[in-house]
Amino acid sequence: MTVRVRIAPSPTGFLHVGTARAALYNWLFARGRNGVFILRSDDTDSERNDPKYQQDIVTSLRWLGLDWHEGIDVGGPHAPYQQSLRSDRYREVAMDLLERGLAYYCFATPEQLDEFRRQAQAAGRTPAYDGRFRLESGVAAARVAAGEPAPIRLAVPRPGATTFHDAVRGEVTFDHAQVEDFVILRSDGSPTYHLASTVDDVDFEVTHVVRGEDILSSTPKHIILTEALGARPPVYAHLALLMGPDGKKLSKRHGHTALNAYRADGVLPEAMVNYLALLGWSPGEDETIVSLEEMVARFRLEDVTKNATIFDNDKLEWMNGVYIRELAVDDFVARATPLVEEHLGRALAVSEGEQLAAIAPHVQERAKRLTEVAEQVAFIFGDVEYDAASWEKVMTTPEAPTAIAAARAGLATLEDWNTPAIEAILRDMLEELELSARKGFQPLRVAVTGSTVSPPLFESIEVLGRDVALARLEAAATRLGAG
RNA sequence: GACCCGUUCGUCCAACGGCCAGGACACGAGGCUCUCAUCCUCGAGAUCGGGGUUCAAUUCCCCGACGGGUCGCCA
Repeated sequence: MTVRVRIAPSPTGFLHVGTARAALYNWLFARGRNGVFILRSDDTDSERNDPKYQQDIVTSLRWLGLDWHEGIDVGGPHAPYQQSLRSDRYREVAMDLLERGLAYYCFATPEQLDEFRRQAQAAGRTPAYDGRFRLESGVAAARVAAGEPAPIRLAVPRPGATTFHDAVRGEVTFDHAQVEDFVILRSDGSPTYHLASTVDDVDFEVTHVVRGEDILSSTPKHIILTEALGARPPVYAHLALLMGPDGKKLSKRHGHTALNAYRADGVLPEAMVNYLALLGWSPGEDETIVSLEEMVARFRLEDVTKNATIFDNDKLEWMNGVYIRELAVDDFVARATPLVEEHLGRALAVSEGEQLAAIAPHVQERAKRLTEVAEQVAFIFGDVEYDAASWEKVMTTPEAPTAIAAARAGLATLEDWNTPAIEAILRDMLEELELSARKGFQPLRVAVTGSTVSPPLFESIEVLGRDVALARLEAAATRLGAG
């Protein structure tokens, strides 16, 4: 049987990294088994849905490099893949369940329900509504006929229990005393998540449901419903949730939760995928940098960790740096250019593009995020901005004025303006002045780049060009003289 | 409170009854070096507690503690 998996986010917010990870695991699982990956939109909450979120889900998933065989934007044999467009189907199922006596109109008042839950809680029981206020079907039918609105609840078999084998957790059992007679159709006729999601999984022939652990306790509901529909339940796999550094559920206060925020921060999709994959799963050996092909080949649900995992930004950054360094230089330039232009607030001229390409290899090995590139090369494309601390640290030394003056004089005589020549003449200068590289070069670095931290000095000087480089040395000399 | 899930270095993963419990990030020290990075070497750092089972438990079982999740006409 063909493996069919799905990811079914609700468009009520930007794609969460946890959802992205679940999507990745589903994708890897399908890929490795020649299966089908489906993107569905569980948009049954008309209050909170927003088209912009649905768009973000699609673009974020594609940015990660994931693709799907069937889904909201690509169609497929079971289209539409959007729950808001399938209301009739859910209503039909609800009515069928009603007719077969497996579900019922509920006329319990909110007060009754509250009171029941309060008492259950007080008595040390789980406050799961057990259907005790259910009306005799004739009575209920009459009230409905009279136009009284009421939700439909599923009649959970009592007593009873549901046991299933979770692919990551093993056998899990829930006594039905813990499972309420849940609402499947709201009194306004709209389906709840439980109904819509289960019906879709059945209709779309989903074989494996890989989702967050937050839905583990709802799984018996879905199994009972599935069986009521006369279908065989899929294999379930519940992924542990992502936590913040403090061990609490990952949320905004820990940093970013939206995948698009990482993208905006200059994180490479390759790095994000690698990091997310290893956050709760391991290919077996002590490998850290793993290719997509390798992941596909090795991924198994049984190897997914059962513990909640903490999202570690430091490790993500480190890994991102590794991937940045692995990029071919022209690819690196292509990816960094938009961010540089954004930082500058303007497009780069052709000659500037060449300058960027020339310095690129040197900033490539210094960047952990693509956004850092813009900061590191800014000195090339605008006026120098002296970093106050840097100036204070190296320009107030006695050797600063001499070094700058000597460098100016030396560089001015240079025939060939290239890194080896620049380095040679500056090192000669060092020898003549009897200065250490540190003492002699740091003032030049600040003069030329504005900071004590920069790409390599000689390359920076070359890329800047003779005129600009000399002008900057002169400007620094003037400023020193004035001070 | 009830139920469910979980518990190996600070963090993420290995070890799925048997070599000094391994790797990565972070951290510390050193080396390379024109700064910062990269890179290299070294170091510190963990099996939650208690009972069992076994010749042998990180690994299997039970109890406890702790952490997480769920208890809606949200998903």
